[in-house]
Amino acid sequence: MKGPHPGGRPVNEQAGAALLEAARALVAEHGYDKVSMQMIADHAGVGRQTAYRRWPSKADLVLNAFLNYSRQMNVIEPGPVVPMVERFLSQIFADINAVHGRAIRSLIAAAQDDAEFKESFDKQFVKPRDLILLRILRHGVEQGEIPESANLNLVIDAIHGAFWYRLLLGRRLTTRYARELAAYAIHGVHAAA
Amino acid sequence: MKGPHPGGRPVNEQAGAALLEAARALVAEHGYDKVSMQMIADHAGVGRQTAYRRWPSKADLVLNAFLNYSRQMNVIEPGPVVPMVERFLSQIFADINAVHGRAIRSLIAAAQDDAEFKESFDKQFVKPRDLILLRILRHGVEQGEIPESANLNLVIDAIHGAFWYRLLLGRRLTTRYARELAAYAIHGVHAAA
Amino acid sequence: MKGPHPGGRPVNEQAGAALLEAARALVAEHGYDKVSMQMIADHAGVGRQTAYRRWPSKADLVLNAFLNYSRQMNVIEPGPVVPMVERFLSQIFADINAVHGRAIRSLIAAAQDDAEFKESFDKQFVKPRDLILLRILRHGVEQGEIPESANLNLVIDAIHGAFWYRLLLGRRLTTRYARELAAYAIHGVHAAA
Amino acid sequence: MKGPHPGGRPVNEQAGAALLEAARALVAEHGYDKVSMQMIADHAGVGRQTAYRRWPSKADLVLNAFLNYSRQMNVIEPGPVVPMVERFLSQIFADINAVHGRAIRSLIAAAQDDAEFKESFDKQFVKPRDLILLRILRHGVEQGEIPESANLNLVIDAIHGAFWYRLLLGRRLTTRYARELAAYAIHGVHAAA
DNA sequence: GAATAAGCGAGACGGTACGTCGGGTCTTACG
DNA sequence: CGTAAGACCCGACGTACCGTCTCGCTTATTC
Repeated sequence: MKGPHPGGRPVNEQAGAALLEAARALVAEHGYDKVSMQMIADHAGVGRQTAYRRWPSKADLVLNAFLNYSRQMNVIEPGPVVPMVERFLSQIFADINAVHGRAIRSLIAAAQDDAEFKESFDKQFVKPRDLILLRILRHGVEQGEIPESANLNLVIDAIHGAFWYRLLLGRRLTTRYARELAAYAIHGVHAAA
Repeated sequence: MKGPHPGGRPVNEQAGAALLEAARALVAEHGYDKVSMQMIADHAGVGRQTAYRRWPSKADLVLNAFLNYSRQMNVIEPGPVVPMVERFLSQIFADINAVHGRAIRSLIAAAQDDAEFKESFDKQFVKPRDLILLRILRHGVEQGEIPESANLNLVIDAIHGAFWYRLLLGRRLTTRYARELAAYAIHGVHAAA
Repeated sequence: MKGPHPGGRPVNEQAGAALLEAARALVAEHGYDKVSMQMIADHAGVGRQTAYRRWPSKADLVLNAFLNYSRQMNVIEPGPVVPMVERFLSQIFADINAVHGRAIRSLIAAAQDDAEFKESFDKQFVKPRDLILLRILRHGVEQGEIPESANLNLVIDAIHGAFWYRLLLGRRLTTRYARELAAYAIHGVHAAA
Repeated sequence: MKGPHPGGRPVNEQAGAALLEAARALVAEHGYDKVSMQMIADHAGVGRQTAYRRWPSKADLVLNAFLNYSRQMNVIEPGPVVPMVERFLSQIFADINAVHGRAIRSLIAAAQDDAEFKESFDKQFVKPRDLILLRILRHGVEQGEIPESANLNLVIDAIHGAFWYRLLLGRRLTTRYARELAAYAIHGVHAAA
């Protein structure tokens, strides 16, 4: 991107990676506010300032720790829209159940008392996922499965909202729930339960 | 119920009440972690130790401030189910927009790092509202507007989830959104946007 | 002194005595500011308020604890003045070495940051002992051992001052020191060492 | 002596110095336990934690404030011994009356509940002054004003003791008292009052 | 023998200081 | 000029003690 630095010591790329990994692991294990910057830096074998040089605050560091980690979402294969949504949700649920549930909840929490971080979080975490869902739904419109007149934002809110609701309340997120939610969101209450 | 205290100056109930009210008001205005125990105690006209005598930590005080604060919702007049849901949501949105938005968000946040509080919050705040919605939906089933086979929990998750999603992301919760969400949740994507 | 109370429960004399004894024992063992009123009251099996009903502050209680304890000083038998002073000092030193050294030091210390208490201490502890010494010295004047022109206050300051000086610095207060100091104070540097 | 620190921002020596000076000045003015760490830190223009980084507690800070503060006394001109003692005392009294009376009293007090501090105080404050007095007295012995057989430690105790006694009791320390005490200590009760 | 009055144990109360901790900034020596 | 180390300012945390207050109970005197 940026031309190489004119002089001086080059940035240690590994330090940033180590910080992200340390942040991810620690927050996943202990929760956001039981983890301090000192802990993260120590765990990464790095100075604390090195973290602040890369991210403006603890919240941003931790957010990016999870963005980087889960950035590579598998592309959803085109097809009928309900299975696409279902596969999208299943991927997320699998990730949540395996490792990131605790951390994502902590991040949502952290965003509630930090406007600046909320903006980052919205932009880097929420919006991209909304967008993936939007693309899937538009595909459904093109396929004629969803009427042109439908308010897709409502559908997105319902899907992601139901997901967050259960996540934040500590309720289970199963493959079956992914299937049922997808069917309901697209086909309404008439979909088989 | 419980026998009176064995001796000593009796607890000043007003002090506890003043602390709860102060905590509620301050957290509602500024958010959980912008509020300190000192602020709460000062605002309640009470010593800081008096707060710690009643609750072991700031988190416990603030949580109780909202648990004991159960806003009795107006009964929803029976009728067609979509307007009932719409009225239910409008009531909530009005409250959120007027005063409690900030506080509810802070509480949801606080619950993410405190299992005990999460349980109380779920039981005293979330579940009762789920139940109101469930009654409305069951009314719809009885009226024949919603098929018997429908998975009502999904509908509840979608409605409350969409609400939380927008609340937590700081998006607007308008009367219009209440109408659209109600229509979509019951009649699906075919409902006029 | 005062006529008996017109009505109401009489003061429990034992409670006061128990408080004094508890204060004395605890301060002698742990030092003034490691001991709290709660500790003293508990140790005396008495309510804290019962202590404050009798003495206006912790410092006053502790002071009286030692006054009462050491009030009964043996009368010094008349005779040549130097042995009288020596016996006076020996009595004090014996008491100091046996139990009260720590406490007296703590009281002198406490008086330095509490003007009101300093006054009590001066009046109830220092002045009476100055007075005993003064009587001894006057006896010496009457016997012709001390010239009429002598400034007895200087002698008192020197004797009690030397005692305090060594006490506060943790230096030993021996029978021999009592003898030497008495001789020096009355007969000056020519007294045999 | 000690190798420089291995890395990191160096300690700001001025902050430590400012803390010591602030502690000295405030304790001198208000007395030990009327002064809080917050007051000292504010007065020094420094964070409270910076004080705790250097000394483990308030007591240690205050004590060091005075230990490092060694008022170099003017040399006493040789001559007859009584005027020398008188001048020595006058110097001390002037200093006490001008500024340090309160602080010295607080320090003597503080030493009574802190063995470690007492030792430092003895070594750095008490002993040096005893030594000055000892030199004066030895000069008197050489001049034949004081007999060889005299126990000079007794004289020192009497002089410094009388001084402390009056200081701790809040009694006046005048030039006249210095003269009288010097005369009495050297020439005994026969000295003109 | 009630009514009155005060002492008493218990413990809540307002206040103030303590010593600790974490966030985010800064300043050094080294690479 | 990036980095590790770590000092720095700020401000909240939860604890301890002081001296005061307020309750129910007990123990006397007075009517």
